[in-house]
Order: sequence, then structure tokens, then C-alpha cells
Amino acid sequence: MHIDPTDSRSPSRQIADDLRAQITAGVLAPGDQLPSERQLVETYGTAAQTARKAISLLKSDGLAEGERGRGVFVKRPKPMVRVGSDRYARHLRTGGQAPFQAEVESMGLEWRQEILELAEVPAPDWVAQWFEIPAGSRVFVRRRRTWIETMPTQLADSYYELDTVAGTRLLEEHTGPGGGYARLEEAGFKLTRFREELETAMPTPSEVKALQLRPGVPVVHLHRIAFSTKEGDAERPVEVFEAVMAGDSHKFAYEFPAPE
Amino acid sequence: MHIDPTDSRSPSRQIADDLRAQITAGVLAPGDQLPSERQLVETYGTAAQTARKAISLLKSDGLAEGERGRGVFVKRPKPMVRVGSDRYARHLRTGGQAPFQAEVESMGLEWRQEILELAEVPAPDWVAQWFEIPAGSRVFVRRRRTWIETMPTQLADSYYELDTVAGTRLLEEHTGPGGGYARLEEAGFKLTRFREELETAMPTPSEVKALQLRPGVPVVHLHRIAFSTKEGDAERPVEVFEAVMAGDSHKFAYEFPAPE
DNA sequence: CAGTGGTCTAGACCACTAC
DNA sequence: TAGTGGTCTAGACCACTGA
Repeated sequence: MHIDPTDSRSPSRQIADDLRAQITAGVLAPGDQLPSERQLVETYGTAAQTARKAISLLKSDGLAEGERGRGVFVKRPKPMVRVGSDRYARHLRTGGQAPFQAEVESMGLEWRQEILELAEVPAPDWVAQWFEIPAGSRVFVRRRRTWIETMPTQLADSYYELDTVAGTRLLEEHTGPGGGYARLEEAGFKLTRFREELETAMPTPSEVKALQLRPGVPVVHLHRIAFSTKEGDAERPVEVFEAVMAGDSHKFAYEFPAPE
Repeated sequence: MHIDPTDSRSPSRQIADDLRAQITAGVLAPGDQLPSERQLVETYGTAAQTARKAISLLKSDGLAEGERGRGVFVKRPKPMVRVGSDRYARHLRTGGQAPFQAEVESMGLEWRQEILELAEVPAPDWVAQWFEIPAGSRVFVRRRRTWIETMPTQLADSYYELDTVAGTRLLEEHTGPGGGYARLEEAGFKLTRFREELETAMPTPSEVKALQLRPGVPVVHLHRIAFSTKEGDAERPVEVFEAVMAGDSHKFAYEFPAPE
């Protein structure tokens, strides 16, 4: 294996593609150690920085991860938590469990939620739009971080209008059995419909920190709007929700009927 | 603005965070040119490579993009194409348009599809599983690339069992009005249900090339299974579909009723 | 202690753009 | 032609791991 100077790809790209080929071919299996920077310098005959750049390309592609003092290793696929329309049906039938909790526990994984903030705040623009209230109106937010086993996997913010949560356990740290939706139903909100919107992006530094993300892991932003009716009124949003999740450990599934 | 050597963040990280703050604060607007590498060297007093690394961090975070010989610019947000359960309902009511086509044209954008391959191939494992056939069985695949205006935005592969497509226009380049689903219905398949599964990841080099992706843009893999019945038989998959889309120009929306 | 990843410095060349 | 991004070379130091 040498660098081909006539190749249009740069030397670092050639090395990276070479290693990538070994990974996809199975020569290097998940968890295996990649050749060290010094080894790459010797086998390809480049400068150290060039070998480093090749490894850096693989890391930003999410194929490898470095551990200081130990080496660079082929990334192991992460267990995927499934998120989507399936779980709501299951949840509300079985009762007693919040949707995410039911999903994770059905996989036999341990689960924990950490409250980051319970507060009145000015509504972000997109939240105000869903509630059809003036931008900056005060709303109540529950900010929390979800852990699966020992890994933080989700940052979740639930927004409510103030009169919705007044006098309910949504103001408290522990919402009780069945989660927040159960409390809303007790308060007379009949849930009718959910809308979920998904986007993907690279994480901000603060997301990297809060979710302990490794380089090359994109993030998914999930917006959910829970619609309800109360005392026969027209349907309107009762909860607006945003979650940020590590892209390498979540997948999303939705089922819907073909019309007619 | 100087580098703080007591700061735990590396100098390149400090510069990157500094520029990021200017972007989020609006001091640097989308389309604006970032300070050149040489300017950064002067203002922060670091080596050129350090300034370069700071810019490289911003690019891999999807915040900036470089243009050779011109400069590095704050990335402009891309127009988002909405994909999800909404469009099927609309499509099958209006008729005559394939779902993706209807979605894009409703935004007033021009649209084009390029056939990459029409062939019998061994079924990938996940496709064979949905069809409940032995892995490697031969199936028919339609591979195509979708363009919106002058940008490639989607790589899409539709898989069918051989007897499903025999004698239909699904074997040809142009499937005719209403798209592939209309042809399936003509052939007696009554569509009953769709399942869509989403994952995100960083693109492979071949995806980068085919979709002309810039650094720092993650990609979304969409799997769709179209279920149908035929002549009163039990429901089973009739089409298995995979699409790869640029994450910065697609968002996904699903609506589903609260059970009971 | 040797080996490893991570970062920085200093200097060079090339390809490309805009004037 | 001057300025820009992109890549490479050569050499250095530090933090960390594991024997």
C-alpha cells in the first residue's frame, strides 16, 4: 500500500479511503485498533500530520473514535432505541408508563431522568406559534435529561401554557405514574392527535457536552405537538415538546394507513 | 480578542467558539465572509495551522463553508423540503402525481428524476427480511436520483419481488402518471399501510459525491415499506424503499391519532 | 517507561479567484 | 498579481495509558 501521486485524491484521503475499505470489508472489525499514527507514517511514507488527517477524516465520518493514550478504534455500532408512533398506542393501552419509559424498558435497559429546570420562561418563537400566543409570552417549561444505563441520550423540553399546568404535578419534579400525559388527561384534556417533526444537524458544543457525544455523531431534533380537546372545545395544542437525541443511538419509526 | 492560555479549551477551539458566538449573535450573518486565515493569525497571534483548524471545526459543525480562492462564508440555511405522512393523503386524493413530486411542486420548485439503474439484483438482507424471502433472492430494483432545481437531493432505491413487476411499467424508465404506486394499484395491489423508519449518519464518500454534499452535512436514511393486499390475501409488503437525503434540506413530519 | 493520540509552530507549494 | 483556501512536511511538546 502506497500513495499514488497521480491519484486525484489527496494523500490523506487515499489513506482514509484505504482504511475505510478495510473496515467495510471486515478486515478491521468493530472494536479493532487502527494502525497507529506512527505505523501509518511508515507504511504510507507520509508526514505525521498527513496520517493524522486521514484518521481525523474517519473520525468525522463516524467510523472511528480515538482514545487518548490507547489508540484509535473502529467504532462499535450502538444499541438503537426506537422512537415513533408505535409506542403511543402501546403506552396508553397499558397505562402507568410514560411513552419513552415504556419503549426503553421493553428493551430491558435501565432508565433515569434528571430534571434540569422547571421554570416560567418567555416562549421561543416556534413554541409561541404553535400555541398561537404572542412571541415572548410566559410559558412553563420542564427541561430534563434522560439517561439510558450510564449514557445521557436525550435532552427534552416540554412547554405548557401557564393555566394548563396550574395546580398540577407538572409543576413538580415527579409527575407521578403514567407521566405528564396522564396528568393532562386527569386535568380534563382529552388527547386527540400528535404531530412529530424531525430534523438532523451537527451538534453544538453545548449539545456535545450535555450528551457526551463523540465526533462524527449527528443529532436529531424532534418536535412534538400534542393536540387535545377540553370540555368539547376545538382541538388545540396542549403540549409543545422538543428533544435533542444522539443520532447514532436512536431510530424513528412511523406507521400510517394508506388513505381510502 | 486574544487566546487565553489558562482556558481549558484549546486555542483552536477558543477561536472557533469565538466565531460561532459572532454567528449566533448575528454579527456575522448568513453569506458573510469569515476573517481569512491570515487575518485570524494576526488577530489571535497563533500559527496558521491553528487558525485553519478553528475554521475546520466550524465547517465540520455545518456552520461555514469554504470556497477555494474566495474565502470562507457563513452557511446560508437551505430551503427545507417536507417529507412525511401528510403527503400520501394529499397525493392519493388529487391523483396523477407521485408523492414526492406533489410535495415539491406544491413549494413551487422544479423537479427532475434521473434513473441510475433498473435491474435484477440479489436482495440486500434487510429487504429480504421484509419480503420474507431467503437472503440473496433476486429482486427488481429501481435506483434513481432526484434533483430539485439544480441540486441533487435524494438517492432512492425501490425494491420489488419479480412477479410483482412482471409485465408492468415499473420495469421501464417512465412509470407513467401517478408514479409507481398507481401502477401497483392497477396491477391489483390494494395499498393498505405504510411504515417509515428513519436513521441519521454522516455520509460515505460516495454519498458525498452523488449528493454533492458539503462537509458538516449529515444524511438521513429513510426506509419505507408499502403494505398491500391482493385479491383478499393477507397484508404483505409490496414495495421496500430506501432513500438517502441531505439532512440540511429535508425535514420529516408525521401525524397520528391518540389511541382510543 | 515507551507508545499513543492531540495540539501547536513554522514554513512551503499549489489551485483558484478577483482585480 | 495579490489574496484566498487546501494540503503537505518537519519537528516539537503534552496528557494519558499500560506494562
